[in-house]
Amino acid sequence: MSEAHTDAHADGRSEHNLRVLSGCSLLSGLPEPALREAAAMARVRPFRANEVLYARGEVQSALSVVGAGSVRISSTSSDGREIMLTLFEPGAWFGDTVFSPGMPRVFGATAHSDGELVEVPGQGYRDLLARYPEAYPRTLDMLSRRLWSAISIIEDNALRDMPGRVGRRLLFLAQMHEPGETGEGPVTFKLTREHIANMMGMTRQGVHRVLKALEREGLIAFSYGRVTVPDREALRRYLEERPEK
Amino acid sequence: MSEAHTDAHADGRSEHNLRVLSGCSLLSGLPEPALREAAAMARVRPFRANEVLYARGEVQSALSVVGAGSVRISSTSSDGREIMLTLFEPGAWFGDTVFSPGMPRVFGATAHSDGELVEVPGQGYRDLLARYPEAYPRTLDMLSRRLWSAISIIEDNALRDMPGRVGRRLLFLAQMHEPGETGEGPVTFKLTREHIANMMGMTRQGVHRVLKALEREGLIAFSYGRVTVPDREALRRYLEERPEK
DNA sequence: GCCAGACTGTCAACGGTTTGACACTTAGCG
DNA sequence: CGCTAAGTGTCAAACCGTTGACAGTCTGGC
Repeated sequence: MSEAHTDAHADGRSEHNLRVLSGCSLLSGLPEPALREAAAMARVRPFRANEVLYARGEVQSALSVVGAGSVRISSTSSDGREIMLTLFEPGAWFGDTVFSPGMPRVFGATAHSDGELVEVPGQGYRDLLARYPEAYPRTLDMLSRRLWSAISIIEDNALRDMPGRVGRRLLFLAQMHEPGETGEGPVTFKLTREHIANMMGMTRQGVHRVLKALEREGLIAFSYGRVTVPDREALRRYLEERPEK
Repeated sequence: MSEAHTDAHADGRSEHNLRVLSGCSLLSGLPEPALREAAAMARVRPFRANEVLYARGEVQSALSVVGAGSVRISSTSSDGREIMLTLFEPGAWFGDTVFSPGMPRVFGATAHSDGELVEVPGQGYRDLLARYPEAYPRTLDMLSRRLWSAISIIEDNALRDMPGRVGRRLLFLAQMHEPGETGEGPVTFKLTREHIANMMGMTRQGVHRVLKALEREGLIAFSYGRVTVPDREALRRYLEERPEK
């Protein structure tokens, strides 16, 4: 049923791609027919947890949309430490270089769980945009918002202490997790202390102490390999009130 | 000669705008006639050092290009501390919200010296792009590169110690300073220890110690209100060799 | 249902950064 | 030309996060 390598199933595959692609905020500015074209040229790439999807330095470009599972975007330092930048869930898009053709990939992508990518070839995507220029404004908007997010993390690093930074980053991930939702309801991340440590530039032990402190305030809960934000709004309010470093 | 408020001088003013705008990497993708249109609708806004150009929260949008002088982009924390994000020199562009119309400004802009801005109205700029869609790819490329820069700063924060972060940030500013150049020759920034401290989330005293250490290695020089990188390549090489935290 | 490996909690010692305080230097303005 | 405000160098004490080490816990796969 899911093994679609024969032409007979091409339509079903394309239908599946279309579903995934239209759930992606970057592409939802494209009109129906353009989305269909994108779906037709897209390829599904299933992955297993911890599989390396892209390595820094590759030159070939593609726009990747997470169809299922989650993906870590990371960068490996010269001494081998993997530093995690963010975690992408279904509907998120990545592929730094689709907009800067020829540039080698700056970040790596690793499967955080089993799942699949739907990938639109870079050149194909760029051609599509050129033929449907009405999609450009939304594309610029999305890129611009992502830039704003990144800068806001830099800001946090500069003016918040560790609990503040960790809290804000969790909040940020929660926001990406369900961008459409109003922000109600608990969110759980499958992140180990070490993942968080690598994301924040801290140590496993440091993260433990910080999480413990936030737990004491009733703002988060955590267990083996998991961190939960029960009430995003409460966490947001708490962090608002302690911006000092 | 420079007082151009009469219609007789409108051409000269437009000519001046054109010169500034065509020196801006974001706009250089636009064809000649489009640039002329942009120049015609642009307004010159002279500023004095420390004047507030834009405050966080304003909704009106414009694309600002630095024509002369320099501009600090910053964000003020709720307890009043101004945290500096970056420093823009002539040719640089900013105005977070041109690509996300209706969104209030996320960052503030303050004059770092005397100078002037050339400002293209947001709606006018967006209309122009729509009429010259061939400029979109370069626009996306520029935004994408700026996003990459921001992420690379986040990366530095996570895996470098204070000397590493400060060095890298200076290098980054130097790169923006003369993006066209090969990177040869010394660069001097008019930044106080306190500016740098606010940029890095450190204290004035901490910055002093770090600068002193870098100076001992012969990588930078500094005096009253100034920091100089005599040899960017040497600094880059040095930082490459000590990525550890 | 069990076991290996991944993940975790905790501790003391260490080190780098901030805090707070004070005297000194510089640039720029009248 | 001098005065003032802004910027600077320096120090000790307190603080906070890291380092390094070890024992305990959880989980997924056979």
